Amino acid sequence: MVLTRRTTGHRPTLEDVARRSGVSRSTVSRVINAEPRVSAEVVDRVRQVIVELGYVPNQAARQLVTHRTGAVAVVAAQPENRLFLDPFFDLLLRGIRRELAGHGAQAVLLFLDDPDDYARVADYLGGGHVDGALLFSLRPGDRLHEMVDRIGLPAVFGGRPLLRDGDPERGGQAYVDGDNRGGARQAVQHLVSLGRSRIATVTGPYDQENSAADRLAGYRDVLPAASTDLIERADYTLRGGADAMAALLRRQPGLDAVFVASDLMASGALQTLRESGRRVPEDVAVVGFDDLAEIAESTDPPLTTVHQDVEEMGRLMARLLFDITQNPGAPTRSSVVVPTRLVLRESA
Amino acid sequence: MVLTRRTTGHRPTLEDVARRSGVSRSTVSRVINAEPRVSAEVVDRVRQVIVELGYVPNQAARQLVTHRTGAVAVVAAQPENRLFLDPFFDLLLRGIRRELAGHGAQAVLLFLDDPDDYARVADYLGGGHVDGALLFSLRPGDRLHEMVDRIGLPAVFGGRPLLRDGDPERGGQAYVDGDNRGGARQAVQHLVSLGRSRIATVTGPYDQENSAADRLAGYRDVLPAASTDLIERADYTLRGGADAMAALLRRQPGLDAVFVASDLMASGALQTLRESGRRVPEDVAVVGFDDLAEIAESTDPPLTTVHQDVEEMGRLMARLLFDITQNPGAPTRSSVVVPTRLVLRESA
DNA sequence: CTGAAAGCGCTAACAT
DNA sequence: ATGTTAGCGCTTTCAG
Repeated sequence: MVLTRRTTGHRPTLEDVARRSGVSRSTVSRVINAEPRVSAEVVDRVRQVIVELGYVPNQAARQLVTHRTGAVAVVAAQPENRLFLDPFFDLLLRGIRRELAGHGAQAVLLFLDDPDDYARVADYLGGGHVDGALLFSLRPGDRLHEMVDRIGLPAVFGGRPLLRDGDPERGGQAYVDGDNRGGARQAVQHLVSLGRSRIATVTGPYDQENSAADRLAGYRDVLPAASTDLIERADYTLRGGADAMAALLRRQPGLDAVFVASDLMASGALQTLRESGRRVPEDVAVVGFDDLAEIAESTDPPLTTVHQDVEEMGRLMARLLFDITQNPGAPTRSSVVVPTRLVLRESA
Repeated sequence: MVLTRRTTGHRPTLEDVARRSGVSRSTVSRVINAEPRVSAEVVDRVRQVIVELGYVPNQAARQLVTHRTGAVAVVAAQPENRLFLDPFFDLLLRGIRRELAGHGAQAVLLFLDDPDDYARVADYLGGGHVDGALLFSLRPGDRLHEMVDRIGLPAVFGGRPLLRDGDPERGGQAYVDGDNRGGARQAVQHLVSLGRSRIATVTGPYDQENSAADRLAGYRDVLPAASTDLIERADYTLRGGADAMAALLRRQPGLDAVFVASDLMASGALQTLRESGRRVPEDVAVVGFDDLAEIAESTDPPLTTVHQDVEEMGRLMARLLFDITQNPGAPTRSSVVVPTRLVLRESA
């Protein structure tokens, strides 16, 4: 067996390239970094030697002096094993990767799973492996916030951080979020405009997630006098949506519309409504939230829902991060809220 | 607004810690690296100063001399946007992360999406950001193989690389794979032992993926004389499985068993069988492959299928990588094949 | 058990 | 347009 280990001996350095091309290290460095004032002739010669030697710049050495890495961390606190199977996250990530790639930066994903992971990730983030971080913390008061704060790494959060009593105000922390409250308002207003009068809502875990809290707030904006009988909390799962719908029906058999705070839950709610013999939208109009194609287009009937441009949110996070790293002094334009729009299908 | 920028001024260095503790840089370095011969007293003092100053070692500087980063890349060529939603990959990744974490290494994920990504990822991998890489290339003859070969980075592949005509033999490339062929054999033998005589198979895209080719080979091992009428190729999707089953039924209405090369496809096949009025397993016995809990446990009837310990495969990949990095000279124990076992439920 | 000195591979003024 | 000179922040002999 032929061993074609390239690792043999020592990897060529700038010095080697310089010697072999008959120029100085600085010149080679200039060629590598595509600096303008180098004669075309020299550029060619050096380039050729680089190929001959299979030279690859040592990033550690470069980082040490430039303080730049060309990499951006995307950190996801991943409770249980969810999230990774989440189409929302998939889309968001695509947006992030695309925008980052446009800037020539490499996205590197880190997951926070076990409690022990926090220390290692903190070391990684603090160790200068990346120029900044895009963070998703799903738990309120997650250590993640405190962590990047302490490390002093430029960072942008996905989703407005949910503060709990006693948490310090995170003055400077930038985030990108969808317009959950405005979107919920659109949804409920649409139901009102349809002439519905007994409009219920299935909410997400509003004590745990801002998105859920904001969507409920949007409902209340439009229906400040709604009875608590019309509000049922669930957990953003299919099953939860189905059960919540059943509970609402029990309490308020006469309801004629429901705003369900996620498509997945709406899909469950639709099932319950069908089983209860109600027609959608004739008897009960249903509006969801998220507009995940996989779900909203294939429910029966197809779901009217609030659309968020998730890929764009990803891009924005990346863009915001670059803004921050590029002028570190400037007053942090910290929050970006991405508008939503109602997509009409057949459920309302 | 109070700006609590930690980034102010310069980050403390080893030098700063040394001065403030009244010892030399070397000593501080020893404390940080937990080297034995340092007096307990000094250790305490230095540790305290480290905390006071909020000192974090600069990894670039460290890497420059040690040639180690403590990070391992997990690279996934992600055709379309699949894979990210794949429970198989999710499990594999968990195994990888756990094993890596056990060695104190940080897993960083990189995705290959656009064609442009290859160059950037190659730079990243070659730039010394990581100590090694675990790679998943889903396309035959993917550039990924050639890439790591050239870079000379320790690497382990997930899944046996599929060589195409003209591809060079990848002598030294390590990989971890499930025992696709053996698993398929178990599945088909089980059907035979049930007394079934007209056993068909729905295969994966065997010209594109080794797993599919191997599973078909396993079927042929047991039934070398099977008519090609009993073999129908599909694409590992639900729809594909359903359609393939329909085609088989058309050609061989009397078949009494089918080995379907993935659970997802089997789920589709089950649907087709039901629609055709056949009972499972009475009329047609069905065996799947993968044993993905989400699918296999919730089909009707629950699926008898070939189980792979996917998380373990992930761990093995990581372990194999450490073997390689730890003695770079040794003859590469390059392949590990993880055994499978048949899980009996109700479909066969 | 601790310190002094050298150097990892690169970039960035500063000269020329 | 190119070369010279200093470091970047750390580890690692080698002395003591």
